Amino acid sequence: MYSVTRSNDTRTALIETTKALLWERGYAATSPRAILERAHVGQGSMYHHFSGKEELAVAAFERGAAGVLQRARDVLATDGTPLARISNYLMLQREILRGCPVGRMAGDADVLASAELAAILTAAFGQLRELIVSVLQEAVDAEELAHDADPRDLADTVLAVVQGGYVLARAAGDVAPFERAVRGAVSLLEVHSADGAAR
Amino acid sequence: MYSVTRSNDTRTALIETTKALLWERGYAATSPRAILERAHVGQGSMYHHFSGKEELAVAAFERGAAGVLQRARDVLATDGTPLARISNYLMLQREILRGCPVGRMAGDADVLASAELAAILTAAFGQLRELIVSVLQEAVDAEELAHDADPRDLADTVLAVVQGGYVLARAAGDVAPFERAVRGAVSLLEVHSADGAAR
DNA sequence: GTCTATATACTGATAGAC
DNA sequence: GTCTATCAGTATATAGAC
Repeated sequence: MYSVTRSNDTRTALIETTKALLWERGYAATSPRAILERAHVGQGSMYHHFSGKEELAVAAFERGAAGVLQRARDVLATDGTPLARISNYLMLQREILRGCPVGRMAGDADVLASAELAAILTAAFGQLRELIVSVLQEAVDAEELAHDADPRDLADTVLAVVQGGYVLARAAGDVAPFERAVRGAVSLLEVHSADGAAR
Repeated sequence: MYSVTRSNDTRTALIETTKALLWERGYAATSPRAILERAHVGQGSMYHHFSGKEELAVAAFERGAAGVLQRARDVLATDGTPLARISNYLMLQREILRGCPVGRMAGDADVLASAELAAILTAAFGQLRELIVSVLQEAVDAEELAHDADPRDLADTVLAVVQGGYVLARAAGDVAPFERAVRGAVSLLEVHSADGAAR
């Protein structure tokens, strides 16, 4: 049983190291060699635990996406009015200049070319969307948003502001564009809110 | 003079081919070999006209960014109310699943590591931002937006919705998320607009 | 289960003939 | 100005010892 324990440690080290490198460099630009060197593991171990780079990346990306989703669930499930929870999600503390561990994968052609990696990516945003749609629907039901507001449209607007904010911040080498984009979105939702009550 | 003419043709072919590959694959994943094969040019020609991959990419990215900016200027300078022009920009016909030729570069670590490529990227979004801030300021002056709306914040919100829309669409393998995000943003600006007049 | 050695193809760049 | 030949280095994967 010692071998099993040791195996799990090596396996976990490979996955965690790959998760970090996927975030830093993306999939195509992350080489098995870079993973092995950072994890202090020999070549053979990786090919013992995984069939190759893709299978390892799948395991790592699954963990990364699960972490992002958990963080979103936590902030969207706290107390406060529905719209306040959306604002909290938008203003969530993020490592902006590092980019989104999930969203960054959408720019990598090799990710979209891998059925498994693309499926994780699609599913992650699908679940994020569902969470946000649900909170926005609550906002409409509570008359925090106008009755004709479309929660499905607005959910993608919210997600896009965050994902686009990352892009603008990295392009500028500065978090300011992200912060402005989010502040602008929150102000639009708040006006919408004030208006919603009036109608 | 024949040699000069021929040189310009080869040079242009290299730049245009690189521009296409940067859009398709990004910078890191575009190899000199791929450029040369698609442009039907030998190895030596590239190193005659350019010092290497980076210098060629700079020339190609400059052209690509100029094209995107020109397109934005065209739609933002048409007639119509300021807010209508912003809506037109948001709803502009785009090759959504291909991604934004400018924005996609922000996800490429090698682009940010190149001083020249990063400068083009930063400048392109800086100029887009100026264009949009200016139209949003017109909207405030014309009382199409509330007097306390911040054109600088909202400009980044608009840019982020577009850039994030690309990310969501590629992640879903479907243009629908882009279209929902834009529709949501337009609806928020319109409500803001209706409200602006009332205040 | 882990390691080192090796294989094959590709990367970005240079050399030098024409 | 353009070409082919070549280089040292890396990417992904396999072989086989321990």
